[in-house]
Amino acid sequence: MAARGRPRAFDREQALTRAMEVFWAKGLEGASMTDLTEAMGIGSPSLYAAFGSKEALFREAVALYVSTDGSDIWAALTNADTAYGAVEGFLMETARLFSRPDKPSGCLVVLSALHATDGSEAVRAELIAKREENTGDLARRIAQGLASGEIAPGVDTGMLARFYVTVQQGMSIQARDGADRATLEKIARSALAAWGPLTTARQ
Amino acid sequence: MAARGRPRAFDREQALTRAMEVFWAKGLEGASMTDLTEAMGIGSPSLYAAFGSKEALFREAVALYVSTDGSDIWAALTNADTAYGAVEGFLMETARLFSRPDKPSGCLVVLSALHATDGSEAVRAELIAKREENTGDLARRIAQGLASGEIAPGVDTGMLARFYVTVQQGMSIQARDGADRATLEKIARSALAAWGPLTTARQ
DNA sequence: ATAATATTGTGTCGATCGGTATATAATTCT
DNA sequence: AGAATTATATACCGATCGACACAATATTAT
Repeated sequence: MAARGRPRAFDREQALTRAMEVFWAKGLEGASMTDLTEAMGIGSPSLYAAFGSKEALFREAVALYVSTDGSDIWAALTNADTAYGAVEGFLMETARLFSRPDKPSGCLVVLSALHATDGSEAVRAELIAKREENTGDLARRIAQGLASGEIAPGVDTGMLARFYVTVQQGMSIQARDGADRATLEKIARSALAAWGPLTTARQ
Repeated sequence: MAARGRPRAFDREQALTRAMEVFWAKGLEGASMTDLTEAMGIGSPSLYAAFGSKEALFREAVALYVSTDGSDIWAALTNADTAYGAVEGFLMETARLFSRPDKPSGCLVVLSALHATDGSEAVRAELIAKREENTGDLARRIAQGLASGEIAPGVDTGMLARFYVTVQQGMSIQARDGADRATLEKIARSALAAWGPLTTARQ
């Protein structure tokens, strides 16, 4: 059963991808409707008919980012054999993805709605929740390392996860400032140097 | 010789401080003229007469921040006896200043102009340069530790500085997300745990 | 064919953006 | 006292903001 009425003249998924890149590069408030419609190649009525509003479009853009680029970063948590390997893979994948020349640098979830302004409070809260969710995922993976004996008893796995997430968030800033992949990888290696001291004895 | 003409009815320094706090909390583009004039308690003609433009006001706000709050953070570099002490003081002061309940959380220099948009490109470049300048200051202090024998030969002091600056920039995000002083201090301690491995052997 | 449904392009809405013109008020210089 | 100078308050500028009305167009259902 095909859709009734005049068919959509643009590819919704492709237009959403373009919108995601605009939000990624300019942020939620920095991306104007003109920026979006020009990048998506459609008129504003088509945007509103297909996505509802600028804020709803942003939510879909975030969901797309999380399920694609974001997914690559956090996939390392399930692919590695050890907790250390999970953190290492997570940071190395971050270094790679934050410095691709064909995409905006840094992380959309971290950079696109940092400030508390008038109408964007709900969206900002959702992004904060997403960041906390990621921290929780990393903490659970690290806790497995504590259960398996890889990490010494008494180590605060939640704080350990928060530390590495903090480094990754700093890497978003560094990437925005122009840091290349090699530099980001060196930052990641520096953070990984703390793994031994942080996991062998109670802090 | 007193100033001719009608005297200014507001305290310029005090108004600038209010403007700094608005930019700090909302960012350069997120802070509207209405936000600024209301916080400063003046009309827009007074603002333009005293500061020239919104962008010029922002530059003065950044300069004020750097010479006050920012100065407290980087003073640790000259106050400490060792390179380690300098980094420790720098991060601990960061944890304290990023979490004061009476001020916006995180760092104005890091958070207030992250995205590359239309007219703010010049200001953004200046903030990036300021961040690099800070990284250079830290690198020079760490290099003294290498010269004094505190740090093993062959260690890349520039990368070491960049790593700790990255952690501090991540702490700006964490502070914005609601992390309290104790949490920020634990993050700082985690980063300091890497000092031994990073300074005792060539990386 | 005709009705019903849905998208598109054009034009524009009220609100807000950063920034000023103008007139009045308050001070110093002569 | 009067002229010159500077700041303030009110009102408003054109441009842009996110969002939408409307009519024309293109499709499916009957």
